[in-house]
Amino acid sequence: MAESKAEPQEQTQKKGPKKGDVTRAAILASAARRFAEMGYADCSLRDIAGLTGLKAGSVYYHFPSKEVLLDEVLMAGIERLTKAVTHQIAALGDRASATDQMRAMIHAHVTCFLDVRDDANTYLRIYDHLPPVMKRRTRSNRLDYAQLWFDTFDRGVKEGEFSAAIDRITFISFLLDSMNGVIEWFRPSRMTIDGVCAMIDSTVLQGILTEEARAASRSRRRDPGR
Amino acid sequence: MAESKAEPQEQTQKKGPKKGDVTRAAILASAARRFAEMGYADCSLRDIAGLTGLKAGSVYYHFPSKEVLLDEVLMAGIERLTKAVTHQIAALGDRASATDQMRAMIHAHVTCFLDVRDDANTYLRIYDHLPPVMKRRTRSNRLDYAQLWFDTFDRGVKEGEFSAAIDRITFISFLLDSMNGVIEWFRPSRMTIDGVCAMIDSTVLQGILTEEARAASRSRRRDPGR
DNA sequence: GATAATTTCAAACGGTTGTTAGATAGTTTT
DNA sequence: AAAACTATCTAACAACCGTTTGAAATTATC
Repeated sequence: MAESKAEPQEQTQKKGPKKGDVTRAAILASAARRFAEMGYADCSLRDIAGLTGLKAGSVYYHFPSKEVLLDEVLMAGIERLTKAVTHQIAALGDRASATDQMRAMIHAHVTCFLDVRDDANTYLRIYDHLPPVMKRRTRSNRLDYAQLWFDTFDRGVKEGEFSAAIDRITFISFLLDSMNGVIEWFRPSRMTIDGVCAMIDSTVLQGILTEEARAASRSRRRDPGR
Repeated sequence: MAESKAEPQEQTQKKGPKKGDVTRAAILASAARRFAEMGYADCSLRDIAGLTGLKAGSVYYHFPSKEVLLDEVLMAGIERLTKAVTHQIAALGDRASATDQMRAMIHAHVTCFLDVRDDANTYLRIYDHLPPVMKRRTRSNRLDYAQLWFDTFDRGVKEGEFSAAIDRITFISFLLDSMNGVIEWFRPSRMTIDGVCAMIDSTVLQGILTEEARAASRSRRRDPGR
């Protein structure tokens, strides 16, 4: 209504419908926000539609059901997360130690989460509270993401940086869930994103280091620049 | 129906109604279970009543609303948790180090949580996903509980066991939320409660130790028995 | 500017929700 | 056995839910 549907702009290709997709995206954004704010069950399609400037029925022109709406939001969230973390891994390069790599991954995960939490990161905020049926469709993406963490952890153990005494499944489950939980208690007025990352680094990460790795980390701190 | 309403038994005192309270407690138990399993919004009063062997309307003889039902369940959960942890603190005595105390608290919290999770520990499982209005009534109990953790943490810092570089609010928020999250990913088939506690100990707790405390902990491990 | 396609709306549907009211059964007290 | 109280049931209420339908409005195409 008060929306400016501006420039005709570039059209991707072919004959596909071009301009209703803006609305589609807007609905998705509204849904993501409401899902994150109140949970899947607690928000109505009328509310999501209203937030987009539409009436409830109109949503069904773009999406066949509320459940599909959730699916797309979930997918977008996990994909964004995966992309952020893999990008961070790639940026570090192969030379990086497992410790540095995991530190970077933690930073990427938490930042990606808190940075845009009004937006599309509903994924893990509500994931655990969904009926099992709805989890199934994103399950493989979720496992793929977890695999990134297992890989780094395993490498750290193999290279003697991480303690082999720690059960990998327990630890990674704990770490991932803990980071997802940040969104519940993070208060911008009382802390910074970097502060939270630093805290997780210096607790969880320090905790899994072997004595040797810790000593090395200590001396490196004393003598920076490799 | 198939219920055995046995012995008249002892009656507490005075004239108060004596036997309908059994039903009341049963409803509470059913509610706690369903709330934990499916969340507050996703389970109906008809379902809770049915699980108790009643029809929906009958619940209103014992409770004025679904919201009050939630309140009582929440209260029971946080009280049980508080009791478990304070009991553990008292059992250790004043002589215990802050590190040992916090280790015991972690153990108490996680155990209390996982031990009876079919039962009354809905509290933190669903707490964060409730509309703010419903959180308000248990807020003070929640803060009281958190205070226990702040106290131990502060003492650890003062006595030089915990690193002063760690922000107390960030850390305690993280720790509590992480422990609550355990209930989401804990799989009895793949891990034990003690295993989870040990993992949290050896990661998070080790992570906040000062170098000196860590060295002391190391030598004690080498030479147990004080 | 007429035609066709795309997008939105208003209205309703059947189902479920929390809740209420009144009748009914069960138990205790007299 | 009558009366009073406790506890449950049946049946309905209004509100809201996700969803469907068919007609309008908008936009693009010719």
